[in-house]
Amino acid sequence: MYLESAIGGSANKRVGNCASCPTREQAICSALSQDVLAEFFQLGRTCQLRRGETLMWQSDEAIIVGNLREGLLKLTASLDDGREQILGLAFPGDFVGRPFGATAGHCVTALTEARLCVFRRSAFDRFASCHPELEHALLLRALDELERARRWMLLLGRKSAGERVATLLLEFADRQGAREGQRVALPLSRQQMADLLGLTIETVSRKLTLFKRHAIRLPDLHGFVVLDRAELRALSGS
Amino acid sequence: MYLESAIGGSANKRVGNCASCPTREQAICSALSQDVLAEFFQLGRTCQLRRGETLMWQSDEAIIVGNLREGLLKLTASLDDGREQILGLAFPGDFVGRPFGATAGHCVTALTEARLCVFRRSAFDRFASCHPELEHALLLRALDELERARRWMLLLGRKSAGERVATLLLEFADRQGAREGQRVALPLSRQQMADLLGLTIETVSRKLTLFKRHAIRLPDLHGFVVLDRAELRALSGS
DNA sequence: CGTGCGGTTGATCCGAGTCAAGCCAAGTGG
DNA sequence: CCACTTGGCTTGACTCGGATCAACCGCACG
Repeated sequence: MYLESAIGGSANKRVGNCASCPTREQAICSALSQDVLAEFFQLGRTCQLRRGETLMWQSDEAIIVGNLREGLLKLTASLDDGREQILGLAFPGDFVGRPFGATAGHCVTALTEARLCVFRRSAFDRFASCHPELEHALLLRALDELERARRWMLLLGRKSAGERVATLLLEFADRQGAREGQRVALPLSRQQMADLLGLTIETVSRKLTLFKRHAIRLPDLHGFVVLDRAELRALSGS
Repeated sequence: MYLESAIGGSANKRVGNCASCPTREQAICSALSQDVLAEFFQLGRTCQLRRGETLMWQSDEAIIVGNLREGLLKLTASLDDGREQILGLAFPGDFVGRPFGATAGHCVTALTEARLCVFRRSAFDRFASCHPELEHALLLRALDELERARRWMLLLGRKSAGERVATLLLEFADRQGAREGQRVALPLSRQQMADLLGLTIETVSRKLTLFKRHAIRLPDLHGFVVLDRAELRALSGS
């Protein structure tokens, strides 16, 4: 099974420190003292994923937990007949997996080359249980994720196709702190956008070309420019 | 503003102990020692809500946190034009509000008479921060809620109306551990079911009458009987 | 030079929303 | 006691947004 190879496989250099942690991981790092931090990362091994590789499956026992260091992951759930919904994205610094639980209930798959630091769940749980600073940091993240997921529920349950697409564009623009006129990277295929928004690829495409009139420009696939933020905000249904 | 009256109002008996805690609250209670528990509940005041009363609003500062002791609450988010989505329900023992955060991002409203124990957020945060057992318990709950929310995202994003309704019925049947033939209480109006499922009231009604053929019986509003669990499961799209 | 893949566009279909009427049970007031 | 209202629910007719099916475009790559 893949998970084991992920832990025991060839990419098993130990992670020494945290000097290169990007954005959100900083929170974890700064919450822990240097020694504890070193001890923590001693528990894990780095693991490389190629674009499209899956770290864990929906119905797997949750035997590993990971901290993403580079790349982009998607968390997905699917119905038997193949319909798929993206539940969230993981950016560098995010944790994936299900600490203190039997199953994760979702797949984790790499959207780009990715490097992460994986932990056996048993070891992770034990370590976390006796390091309250770490648990505190995990709690903050979990609460954040929960809020994000709930905001998305409003989108999936009540927004129209156009509003969904506009919301997604705004979210990426905001996350990258882009001003009007600047190009925003959109590291998702149309299919992935559709899976995130609960739509089909055709609908996403149509709405994008519709918005091309005023609100945005599409210089290339995988990038866009906000021309009229106010309009885009209006289109997003707040 | 209502929140203040909720804290300082007339229903301000202190909660002495936890002997009567139902189900899930037990987890919190058993995680804390007797003294700590007593100290914890000293921080809060009981607060009564009538059916339909709102404890906090979507855009409120998150100044209180509460632990539900009796009744049923809904967490909701709305769009400007009134479209509403129920993000989750809170049962006795559940926490509501947003510890360690600026805003909750959702409303909390009573669906029935409800009694809860509310805390000023600042006090709650401070107390939690120096009681790791409590934070651990909160973490477990947050992770649970997150998983529940994500499972619901699959429903909202990808399931058909019939599948949604069937899923909801099964969820209630399971939660109440009801066997085939037993009546299951459904403490939601059709409108609330619709808000939970991202549908309209008419569609919910139609699907229910459709299922009345084989899978279920509807002895009254606010209750149903599962006649054919296998069929209902099939209808739910797994 | 074909071949495949991701994306766009068009035509058509269908599921769920909308609008409107009607039903039933629980008040309410004369 | 009965006439009337009210609110939650159901049902029907119709509409429309987004899914589906299919053709096509452009580009990378063998």
